[in-house]
Formats: sequence, structure tokens, C-alpha cells
Amino acid sequence: MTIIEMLTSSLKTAGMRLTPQRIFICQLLSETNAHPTAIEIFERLRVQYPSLSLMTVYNTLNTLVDLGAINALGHAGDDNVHYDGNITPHLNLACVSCHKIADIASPKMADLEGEINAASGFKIIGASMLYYGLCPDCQNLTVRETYQ
Amino acid sequence: MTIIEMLTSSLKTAGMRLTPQRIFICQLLSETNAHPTAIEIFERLRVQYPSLSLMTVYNTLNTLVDLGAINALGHAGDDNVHYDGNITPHLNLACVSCHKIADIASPKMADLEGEINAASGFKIIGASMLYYGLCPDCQNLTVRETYQ
DNA sequence: TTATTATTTATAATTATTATAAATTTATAG
DNA sequence: CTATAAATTTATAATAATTATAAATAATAA
Repeated sequence: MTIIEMLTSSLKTAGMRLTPQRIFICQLLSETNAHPTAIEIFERLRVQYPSLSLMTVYNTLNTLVDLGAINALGHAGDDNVHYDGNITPHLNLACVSCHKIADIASPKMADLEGEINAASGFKIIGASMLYYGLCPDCQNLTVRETYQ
Repeated sequence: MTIIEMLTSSLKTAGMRLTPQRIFICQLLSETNAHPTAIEIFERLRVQYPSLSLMTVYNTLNTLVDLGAINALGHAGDDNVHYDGNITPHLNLACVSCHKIADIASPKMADLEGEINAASGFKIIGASMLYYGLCPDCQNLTVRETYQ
């Protein structure tokens, strides 16, 4: 099952209608790995769909988060909530300087989830794993700026 | 070194003054494991320190986050940023029903951090590891509510 | 078709956070 | 010990993300 199928089917399963707006939003979430904010999603989609309202974007994102189909990552140093359409076990790496977020796959995380379940009694719905630091590019910038 | 010593010394090292307000905030962060929001910190401290302003709380928290001395966790299902005075490798478990956040120690996380460093080239400053799901209490509630 | 329901949209309201500048406190120099 | 300078806190206003509400629209069902 592809990511977009997973997103749309989770909406359908929850008894919601597959409107064009919702499909566009799911599509964008499934295609990007840029971890956009609600407003970024709105700005990008309004080009193809000018009548789209920001409220619909928020509603759809909130619904998908509640259903556990996407993740709401925390602030990446820029005070905005970033959304991640990829809920397979992976780690997010946010750069505190340029605010980009990169992914790395982590097979170890699946192990972690089982352990947590056993240790805490929590029924895990999802995870938002955000490491933050300086990406390679910004480390170079900082060094240059500091020592030149 | 205790947590409060770590917090206050990181402020001092950064060249900042240890004002009573900042000490109170560090103290609260070091004593609680409830992952409070900025406003919760403000509400609790203004009882002992009525002239305290919310602005000072935000300034101090932002500074501590920038210094990497505390973590700003993402939203725990309630659209508020929660702060964590404990930056040792551990996992945060947020309940999407009652919004409490529990900790579990995880020795495996230290391994993870080394791996990430090697794989990505990121210089890791900190991590915000937030699993979310239903805590044991809320699982029971849900079952009871559904089937009674 | 007609009635009903869900959804979207537009608008206004809310609220967390930040910006700014005056007032206060703290450190420092004389 | 005072006077000056710098940092910090506070109060106030501004910003901006998010939510609430209700009218307009679209989709479903009888």
C-alpha cells in the first residue's frame, strides 16, 4: 500500500468523505519529504486550487493526526508545527540553523517501540522523533563565519 | 552535578546573570517531571513571586533551549509546547487522552545518537523523542466507556 | 427531486509568542 | 559609598498560528 492510499483509506475508514481538497492534501503529504507546515501546504495547494481555505488544511491535518495517519512534529527551531506523512519508524533530523528536516531510516526504532510497549503499558499510536542539531552545511558556515 | 546546577551553570557560562527569577525557573524545571508549558510555569511561580512576568519565563526558557540545557518537546495533543528539564537520553510518552507525559529511561538511545552522528554528519545538540498513545489508565476508560 | 448531512469557506475570535520601550535591578568604576 | 553603565525585568502592544462559528456549498440518501 502506498502512502497516499494509506492516507485516503484512513479517512474513508473513519467515515469521512474523500473530497478533492482532502485528496490534494493527502497527495502533497505523500509526495514530499520536506515536512511542511500547515501554511506551507496551503500556499502550495492554492496555486492549483485557488478556492482552498486554510481552515480546510488545518481540519484535514488535525483529522489525519488524530487518526494516527501522519505525525505532527514539534518545532524545528522556527516555532512552527511541521507535518510528516511518513509514519514508518524513522528519525527526523532538524537543523536549528537552516530549519530543514532530514529523515534517516532506523531499523532499531522498531525494536524500541516493542520495548516501550512492554515497559510502560502504553498503547503506542505513533512517534515523533526529532533530533536537532547542525547539519553538515551549517556547521561549515558557522566555522567559516567564526574564524574568517 | 544535579540538574539545577547544570541549568544555572549553563546560564552563567553563557555570560548571563543568575537573577532570582531565573533561579526559580531552573529550580522548577529541575524538580518536576511533569513537562510543564511556559504558562504553567508562570502560573506556579507567580504564587511565590507575584511580580514575575510571563515574558521573563519565555526569555529564560528560550535561552535554556538555545543553550541545549533543556528540551522543547512538541505538542502532546493539546497544542502547547512542553518543556523538559531532563536532557539525558530518555523517551517521552505522551497520552493523547489525558495529555500527561511520562518518561522512560532508555540506554539504547545513547547508541542511537552515536549512529546518527556517523550516518548523517549532523552535530547533534539534543533530541525530543515523543511517543504518543494511550496510557494504561485511559485505555481502561476508553474500554469501559465503549462497552458499558 | 427533495431533504438531510457533511464539508468547505469566510469571518471573527482566541491565544501563544514575540517585539518594544520604560522601569528596575545588578555590576562596575571612580 | 555614590554615580554610571549594562543587563534584566516588567508592562504594554503587536504578531501570527490556530480555533470557533455560521453561512454557503457539495454530496448523499430517501
